[in-house]
Amino acid sequence: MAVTIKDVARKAGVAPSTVTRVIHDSPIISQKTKEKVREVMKEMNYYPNLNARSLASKKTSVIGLVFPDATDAFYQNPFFPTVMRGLNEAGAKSKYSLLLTTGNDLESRFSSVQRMVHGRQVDGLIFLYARQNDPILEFVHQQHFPMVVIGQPSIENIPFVNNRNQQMAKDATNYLLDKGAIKIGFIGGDPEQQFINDRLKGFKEALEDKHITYDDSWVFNDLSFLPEVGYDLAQYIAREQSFDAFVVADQYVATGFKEGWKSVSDSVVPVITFHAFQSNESPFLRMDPYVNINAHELGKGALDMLLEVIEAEDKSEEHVFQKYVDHEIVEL
Amino acid sequence: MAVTIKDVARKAGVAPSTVTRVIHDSPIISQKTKEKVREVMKEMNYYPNLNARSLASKKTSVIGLVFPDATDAFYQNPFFPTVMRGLNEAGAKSKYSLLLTTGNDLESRFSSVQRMVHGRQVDGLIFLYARQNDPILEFVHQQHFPMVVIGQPSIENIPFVNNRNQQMAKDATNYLLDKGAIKIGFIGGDPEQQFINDRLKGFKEALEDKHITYDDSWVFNDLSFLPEVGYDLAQYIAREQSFDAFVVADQYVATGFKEGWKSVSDSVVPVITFHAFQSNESPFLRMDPYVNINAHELGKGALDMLLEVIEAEDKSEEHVFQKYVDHEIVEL
DNA sequence: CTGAAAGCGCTTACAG
DNA sequence: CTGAAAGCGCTTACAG
Repeated sequence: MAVTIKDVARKAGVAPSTVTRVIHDSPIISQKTKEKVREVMKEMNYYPNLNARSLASKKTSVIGLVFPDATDAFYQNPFFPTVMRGLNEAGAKSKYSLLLTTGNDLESRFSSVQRMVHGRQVDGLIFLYARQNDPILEFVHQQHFPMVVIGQPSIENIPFVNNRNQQMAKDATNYLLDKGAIKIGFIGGDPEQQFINDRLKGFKEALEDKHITYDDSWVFNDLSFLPEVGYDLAQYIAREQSFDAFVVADQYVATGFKEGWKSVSDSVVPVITFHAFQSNESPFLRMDPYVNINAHELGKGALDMLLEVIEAEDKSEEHVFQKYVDHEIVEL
Repeated sequence: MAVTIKDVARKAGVAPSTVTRVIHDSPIISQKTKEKVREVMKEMNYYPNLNARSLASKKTSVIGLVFPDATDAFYQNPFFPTVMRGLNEAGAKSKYSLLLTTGNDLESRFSSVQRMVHGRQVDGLIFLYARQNDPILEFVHQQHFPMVVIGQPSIENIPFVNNRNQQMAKDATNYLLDKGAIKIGFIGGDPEQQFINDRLKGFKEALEDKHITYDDSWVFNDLSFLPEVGYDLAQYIAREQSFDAFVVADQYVATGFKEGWKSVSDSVVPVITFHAFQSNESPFLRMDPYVNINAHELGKGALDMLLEVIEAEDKSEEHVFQKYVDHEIVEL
């Protein structure tokens, strides 16, 4: 049915192996042969069968993306689409396709990843999250399968791309301190997520550097990443306590937090949070300064790094792969 | 290196073809043989090579997802993650993987789709958007490649899953009319997108049914799907004109619209919009009623339909595939 | 610079 | 109910 490499070879009067070499632009083929073969390929509307190629070459040009257990909470978070865009862009540039893990619970996600790895469906994997005791991460690592984690992996020597979360939160807290705030609240999230702990550390460090005495009542942690959680929490805090300002560890929570605050208080409370992207397109978020985490770079950097990991593996080279993406405080 | 079907066959004392049949749970194999072979597979930690399977069977168990030209505008819109979740869920259930088109401009998206189709990388495609004069859609259609569009395709006889956009907007407008509103504004979007036109039609129909005379100044169309556009527009309208209420055709625009309105006016203006999901998790959106478009069902329905399309093609059956997903007005 | 041959790891008629 | 053989469409040493 479809035109194969043999058909092209016959019509061009060369061997199939020559056609392959032309497709891959091998330097050992003469210019003349290349032109002839290319002409025939165009004429016959030839396209290589990628399954055959993958089988023979043991390379797929596909990267698998591992998502967290996800309800809408993850997908709705602006972090997700922005990282995706970075991955997408880098993938297009390097001619790699992206395959998604399916399933929302651990079990189906795990079997989805196993299919990819054992079935040789992908050349490597990118984890879009980092959490403690992740059986999927452990499995892939133990298989010595190429991977990169976006975030801080809980196992050593796993390649990763991350922000400097501790420094970032420290900078954010110092920003508020410099503005004169003293009693600053920290609105955290799921402490299973490493970045929450890192940001909390940076928050505390900033206070300690300034010799400000704080206690646990300044920290609101162990909550899920949902706007309504921020909303309810803000209402509670606004009614019961007094703070000068807040560091909110998650952007999605912050949207709810600000709304909740407004709903019960006339005073505007300074909030600083961490944004997945330069949000000049969201004017109603413009009111507060924020830390730009450059999520787009996280995605792009992860894919580019994975390609290096794969290449290094082919050459059996040992490397340490890790990269930190810069952040910046944006005032509007 | 990896265990193959031959290794299993040898150890189990059967032919490779028998192993294949056991893997696919063929009814013609004896229970005894099945048990024996399965035992050996487990023992040897055997997993099928999916590339080899795809090459031999001409089936990939992979579905390709075609995204629109995308900046953050699409990805940030809540419609996107909610549809994804529906696709993801249906994919997990039917053991299909999802492959993404990469690239943000037409050219790279097109070549990405061509790779999928010609390279036999996927069994079918799902378009996550519907727009006029889409060269990618035309290409896939002309190749007679299985596909489903989420939205209203501009070409006839292409399978699709959609909302009843016209009826939906009519219901929304009637809702406002029933509340006593008379002068109602319509905030649209990109008229290249079919659903915007359909919603505009429904809006007009509702007014006409009630014999309300309106003119073009009630309709704000031809704008991009961004909150800041809604924001600026709301500020402009709130200052210059008087409306009783608004139908906002896009949820993402609506978030900006409401904020913009608040920023210059003390009066709360009734707004009804169309939500991708039951947004009980977003309390600050709770203030207004909305139409739930069931985007999760759109995704799930599209994938399920595509599987039927593929099956029908295998049997060379002719079918009309189209499905409308229900909507409902939600008051909080 | 080019070709013939073997092989990648499955599946699918066909035969018994 | 099971097996032997051919084939899916590429790539990769090897030989010349």
